[in-house]
Amino acid sequence: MKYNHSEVEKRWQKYWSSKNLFATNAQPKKKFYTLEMFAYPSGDLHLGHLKNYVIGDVYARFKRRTGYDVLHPVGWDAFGLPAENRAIQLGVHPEKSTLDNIKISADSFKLLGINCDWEREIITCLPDYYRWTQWMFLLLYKRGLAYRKQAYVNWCTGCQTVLANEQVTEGRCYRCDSSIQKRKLNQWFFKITDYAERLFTGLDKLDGWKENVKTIQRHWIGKSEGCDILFKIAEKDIIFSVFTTRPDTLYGVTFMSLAPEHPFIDDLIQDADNEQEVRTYIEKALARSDIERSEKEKDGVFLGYHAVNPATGEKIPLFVADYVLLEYGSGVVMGVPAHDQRDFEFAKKYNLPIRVVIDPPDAQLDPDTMTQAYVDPGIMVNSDRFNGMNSAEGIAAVTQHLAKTGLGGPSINYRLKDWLISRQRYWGAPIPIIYCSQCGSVPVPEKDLPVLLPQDITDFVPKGKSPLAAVESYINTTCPECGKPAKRDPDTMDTFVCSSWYFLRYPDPHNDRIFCAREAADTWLPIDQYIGGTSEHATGHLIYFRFLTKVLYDAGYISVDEPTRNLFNLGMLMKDGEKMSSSKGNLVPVRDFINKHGADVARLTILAAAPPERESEWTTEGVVGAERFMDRVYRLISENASVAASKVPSTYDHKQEALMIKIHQTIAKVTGDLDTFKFNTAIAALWELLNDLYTCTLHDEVFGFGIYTLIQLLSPFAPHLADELWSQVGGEGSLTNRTWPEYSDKYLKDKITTIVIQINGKVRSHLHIEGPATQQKIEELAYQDEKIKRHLAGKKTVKKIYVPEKLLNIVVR
RNA sequence: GCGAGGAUGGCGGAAUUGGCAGACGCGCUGGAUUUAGGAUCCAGUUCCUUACGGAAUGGGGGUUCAAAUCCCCCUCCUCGCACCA
Repeated sequence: MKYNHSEVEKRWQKYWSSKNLFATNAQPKKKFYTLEMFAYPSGDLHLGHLKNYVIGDVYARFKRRTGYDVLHPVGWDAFGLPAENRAIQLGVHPEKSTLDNIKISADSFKLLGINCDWEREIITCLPDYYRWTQWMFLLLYKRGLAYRKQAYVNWCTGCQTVLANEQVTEGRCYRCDSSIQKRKLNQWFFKITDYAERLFTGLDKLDGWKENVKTIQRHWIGKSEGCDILFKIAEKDIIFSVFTTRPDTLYGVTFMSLAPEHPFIDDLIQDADNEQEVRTYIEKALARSDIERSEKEKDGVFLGYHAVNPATGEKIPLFVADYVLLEYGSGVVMGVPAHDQRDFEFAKKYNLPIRVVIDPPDAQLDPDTMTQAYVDPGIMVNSDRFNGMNSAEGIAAVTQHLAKTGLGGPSINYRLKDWLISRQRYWGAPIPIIYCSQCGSVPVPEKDLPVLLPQDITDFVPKGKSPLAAVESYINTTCPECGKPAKRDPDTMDTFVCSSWYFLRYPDPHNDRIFCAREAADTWLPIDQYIGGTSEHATGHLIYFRFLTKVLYDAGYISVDEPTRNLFNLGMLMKDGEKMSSSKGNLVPVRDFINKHGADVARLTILAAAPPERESEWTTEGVVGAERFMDRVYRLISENASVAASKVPSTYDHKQEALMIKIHQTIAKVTGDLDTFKFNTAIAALWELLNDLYTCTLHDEVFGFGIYTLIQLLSPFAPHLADELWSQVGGEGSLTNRTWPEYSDKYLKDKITTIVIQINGKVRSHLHIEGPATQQKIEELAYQDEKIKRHLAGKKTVKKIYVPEKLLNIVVR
């Protein structure tokens, strides 16, 4: 009898949905909220997209069967550039193409047998969802965490929109790889920097996150402890604050550099002799992309002014230099050529003095012969009263001295920047702000939410301005405060805003009074297990959703200040050595594959290939293995359906003891592996049990119990096959909500213990012992062993190491 | 440059606290069954060696009775950050 996967899988999927088996219990006794990272509706999905959800499905099914009331929802991150670009390509409205795609994508989920509570499905591009995204914006606005400012921002030349810092990698757009330019624009930001410290220290609590993800986040937040120092301009009444981590080098400062974007420059150069030269330099710097700027030789232009070194009273020249970043510290750098490599190069180029103020512990530096900066800590010299201190002491002492004299003091800086959320695109949640010539920026009142995206628009093509700006009926409105004509903000929000709070909607997805009722939030939060790829999200989504959670916690809407303690990282699914993607043409379409081989085969192939956290390769060899496993299980069980027995046999033939033990060991192994996401070794254990059942000739109750157990253990991995076999052996309904099998400790230990006999650490023989044995007894047996005798001939025993029930090592000379 | 992770048979990958390296699968070899098989079942399969035995977890050193596992140095691969003052 051949297993007919399409008939069986369709039948069970229909059964599951007709019985509503994956519905969430709204009053859980023992809640478990498990969630895979938000899905992007790309239409006909390929298996690379779905690895995430297969892993999550296995885990959710296991949790269901081990006594939890599981919340396992699904939804769609439906706004955003890819969806909009596709719509433009097809010449249809993005809402239509997105909703069509969601249908197709959801079908792929269902075809794979993924268990989700579809009642709680959310779609971010629909008004009943983005209304709350806008509400989040207003909440942040009210709390002073959303603000608009004129700033130099990342502009993607391809997408024709601005991007957040997190969306730029190596100076390029994370989506289209176009190079990024700086543009000075008036844009909305979320003040995530207010939370930098809490986002940083909060990582320590996340013990269920892998250390490497936390390290990436720490690095991204970039907490840096140092000192602010005030420098006065000699010729003008202007004071700069400068951040440094090395106040111990203060006496070595011989010049200062300002970022080209620095707002003070305009004032300084007005009517200066070299105004034109400076302006040209700044223009050139702004025109360069970030990478170009970072790769070119360090240069700058003297501004014609001097600063005063607060330590020495010395006048030092002031430059504008494009290696200085406006966004870090105060956009001004004190140049210490002797002890900073960049400053060294700069000083060499412009013949600025190099003053050694830190000597290595065991040597003296000579500024005339130095070929590079000495950047390590050392002993302070040429530093007046601080001479002789080491760097650590010096840093503290100088900082303290500056604080005492009012010239500076301790300071902490973060690399993290505020989150730029405006996008000059149509397909996003509109920013709920109205500009009135009388009242200024006015938030849309909550009662007027959602601000709906206009439907009567035909031209979505980005042109550097939001397409919404051209929609008169949308952009023109009245001021909520004074009632006079006013204009809406034409931009939409970054889709990362939608996905930074979606997990808060699932506990109460249909509520139209609040994003989530307090009671539902308290019932389900936090996420007990979050699952997803992390390399692409470690510095984006995974920081944003922590930020939003903390804001909502502070505002009193939820009781948790971290979204999840447990994050499981996934490795990507590859094919032919590359990431599965349509552009590479190496994908396995879900529908085609399932038609041919079935959902369970697809699942098993993914699961058995490698541990889920590791990158894994999809191969036809893997498919062959999965398929053979399915067929073998099906054949064995359908041919022996009548002997399956659910009870642990109380008496049985002595010959069957080994099988009895194997069955219990398999339950223990698979249960433990499911708990720790080691699905590949769990499947290996099922293979072992299957092989033992095949070679077992006596089809008694133990064998029957083995068959029963195999079906049970199979159910999270291959749920269709398991339910089908369950009904064949006379089981009722689906295994979905049945209690998970238990093992007994007394059957976990093998009857016969193998003891390794080593001589000088090399394995020379084995003893097979039944029952307990003393060291003395083992030694006795070992010395009688022929092989051991041979190796011991003419040698003297020096030492014996015995590890109970494992090994005896005889050291000889 | 800095940070993180990784390297185990022909291949994917297994190996609690250091204690039989190579579970399980793929492939391959042999056998059984079959009109036939790219189906199925059974057995074998790290390498060298006729055997005894020896070698082996990227390379080199060390600790230990014993190292894939711990320590030091090096090579290569993947990922993240990259003028952060």
